[in-house]
Amino acid sequence: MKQSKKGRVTLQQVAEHAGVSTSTASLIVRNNPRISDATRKKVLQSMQELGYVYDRVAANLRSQSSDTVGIIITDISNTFFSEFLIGVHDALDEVGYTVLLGTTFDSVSKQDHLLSTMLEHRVGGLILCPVSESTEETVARLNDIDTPMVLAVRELPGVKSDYVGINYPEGARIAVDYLIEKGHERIALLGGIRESSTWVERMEGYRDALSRAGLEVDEALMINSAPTREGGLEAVLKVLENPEPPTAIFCFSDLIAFGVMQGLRMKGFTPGKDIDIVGFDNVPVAEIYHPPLTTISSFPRRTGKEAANLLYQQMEKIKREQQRIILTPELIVRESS
Amino acid sequence: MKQSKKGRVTLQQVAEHAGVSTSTASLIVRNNPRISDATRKKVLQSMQELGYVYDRVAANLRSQSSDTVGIIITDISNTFFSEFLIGVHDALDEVGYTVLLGTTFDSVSKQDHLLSTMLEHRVGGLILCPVSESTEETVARLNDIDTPMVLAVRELPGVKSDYVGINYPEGARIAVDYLIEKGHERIALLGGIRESSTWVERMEGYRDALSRAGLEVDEALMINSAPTREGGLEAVLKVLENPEPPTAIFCFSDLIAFGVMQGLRMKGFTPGKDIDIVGFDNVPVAEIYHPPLTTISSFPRRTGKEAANLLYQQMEKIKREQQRIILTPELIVRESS
DNA sequence: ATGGAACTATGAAGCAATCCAAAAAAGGCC
DNA sequence: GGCCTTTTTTGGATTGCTTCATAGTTCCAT
Repeated sequence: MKQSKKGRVTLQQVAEHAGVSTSTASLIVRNNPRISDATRKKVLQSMQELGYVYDRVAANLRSQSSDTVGIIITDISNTFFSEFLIGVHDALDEVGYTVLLGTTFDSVSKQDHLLSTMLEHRVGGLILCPVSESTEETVARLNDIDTPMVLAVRELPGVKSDYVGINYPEGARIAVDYLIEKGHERIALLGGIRESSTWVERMEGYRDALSRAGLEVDEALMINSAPTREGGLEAVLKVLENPEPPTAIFCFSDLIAFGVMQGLRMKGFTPGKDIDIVGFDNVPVAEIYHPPLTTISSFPRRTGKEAANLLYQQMEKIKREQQRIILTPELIVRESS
Repeated sequence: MKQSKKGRVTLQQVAEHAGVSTSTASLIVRNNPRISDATRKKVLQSMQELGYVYDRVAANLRSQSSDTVGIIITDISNTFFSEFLIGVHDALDEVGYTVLLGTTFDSVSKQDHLLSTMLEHRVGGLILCPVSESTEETVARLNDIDTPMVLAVRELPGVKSDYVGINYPEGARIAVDYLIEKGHERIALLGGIRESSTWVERMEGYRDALSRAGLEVDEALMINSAPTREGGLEAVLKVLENPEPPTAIFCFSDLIAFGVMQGLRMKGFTPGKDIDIVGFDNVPVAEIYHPPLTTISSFPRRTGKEAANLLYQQMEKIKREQQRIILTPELIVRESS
């Protein structure tokens, strides 16, 4: 698990070669202005000749600092997270930090392990997208960490830390409002697992939009399913058996929407013409699907950027209250509605 | 760009608290068996009480070793690379390495910068997916690096290093062979930029398959375009103007294939019924598209895993010749053909 | 010349661990 | 108990760089 390295050129060697002290050489690598141009040039020349490579590990040790930040996400293959990662990565890159990556695959033990590893690596800060099932121990542990940290995407009640998240209920409300404005009165909510908080939040927004418009919530139009394309297919077939079928469908996710559209076609309906469809997530395919999917975007990149900014403020000791940033999703209208 | 840390508990403090020497404590954190159970227990107890966190940075400095590996890719939002990353990550996680991530967005200067940063961080090894446009300087530099390294996905002529790549010509050949076997004689090759090596490689396989089957290559059936959905749309509209249109289409990429299918529908054809379509890449959407797309998969996860394995062998000083692993893509038949 | 700023440069200590060789403790046997 | 072997434990040096207080140079104005 370890890998040893052969002779690296050290700052001492450079200094010796250039005929100055190590301290001087050190000041030069760090671009300290109080070194004369003459010696600076001389030393830089020596570095070039010897092929010197700065050793951040040693530097960080001595200066008790760190220029890496850890970022722990649950799944890179999920488009949301890979986009989120890009957002974080970009923002931190810009200010000179390097990213240590970890993926939990939604396992508590892996998350625990990654937290340990990153702290052992002396990361200067930590961005954590917590796994869904979190214990009291986790909460306690996170509160114990005195490394700057921001929680993202999923909030952990009880954890005192900055947080960047998305207002899912509001997203659902926007989607349903849009369908109501288009004149629909029977709007289904399809897909998703009833027990998951993600579903509950969308459902809240859905109910809210309907009741504000004076429409009744028909439980028969809310059908749960696995959060997959197949799930969407099943759900739509079920809802179409209703004697009074919906005229528009708000789907739990884009994936569900794809299944729903497949089901509609099987039953001879044309999505976007006979029945309006709205998805949720704005996965990249939504745009290129047939038909292009109207959906709700939660701006994963922007979320990542905000998380990085909050972390940066903490790391640079910018004094402020604990912060919560809740981003509001936006509706993206395409041909499926 | 730096972040200083408050008092961390050190091994000295632990040792003092437990009434042993630092050396002993050090042996214990490293699970050295020649420590009596009594003292081990005592010291572990002290660590617990003081909340000791192992400092890998200091340890790596002293032992001249590293337990991080750097991985540089061109784009995380590209599904191929995010899957590739998962493959690498998983394999390295298993053997206890931590991943330092960098993204070049296909920029040479960013790649240069990332290489420097990672070497300065004393990574134990490096997996590099080089940017497309690479200079002689890059080649020279890579040959100078004496950190274990493996190149992946894109080969750099002149660089002496292990390599894991994909046999794209063979993938194209397999796709076209399949269409020929289905009885097609007029097979188009649509999409992609003529100048890119990725296109040329697919074209080689395409030509090869046709000529081996005794079929003539009709230049009018090879239409280039931007590697986007729009590009695919344009290309297919153009090829359909042909007095003798193709009966099957091999697309440069899945993205192109989506555009091609859209174009076919516009002209009243049903993809998979009237005209067979084969894509390339097997992006996750290919499976859930309408209709599901027959395509060529190049197993990004597996590629990542292989890269990680090669790197691991180098890092653990497993003596062997320089290695090249070329994976052969596979055909995945779905309803679009 | 000369005294005092204002620049530059440096020596030695220190960061938190590991390494190595050598000392101390424990066991075994006569 | 004494002697030898084996098992545990330990100083002190070391890793490559930064820190900090101090020393050495310039450079002007006196």
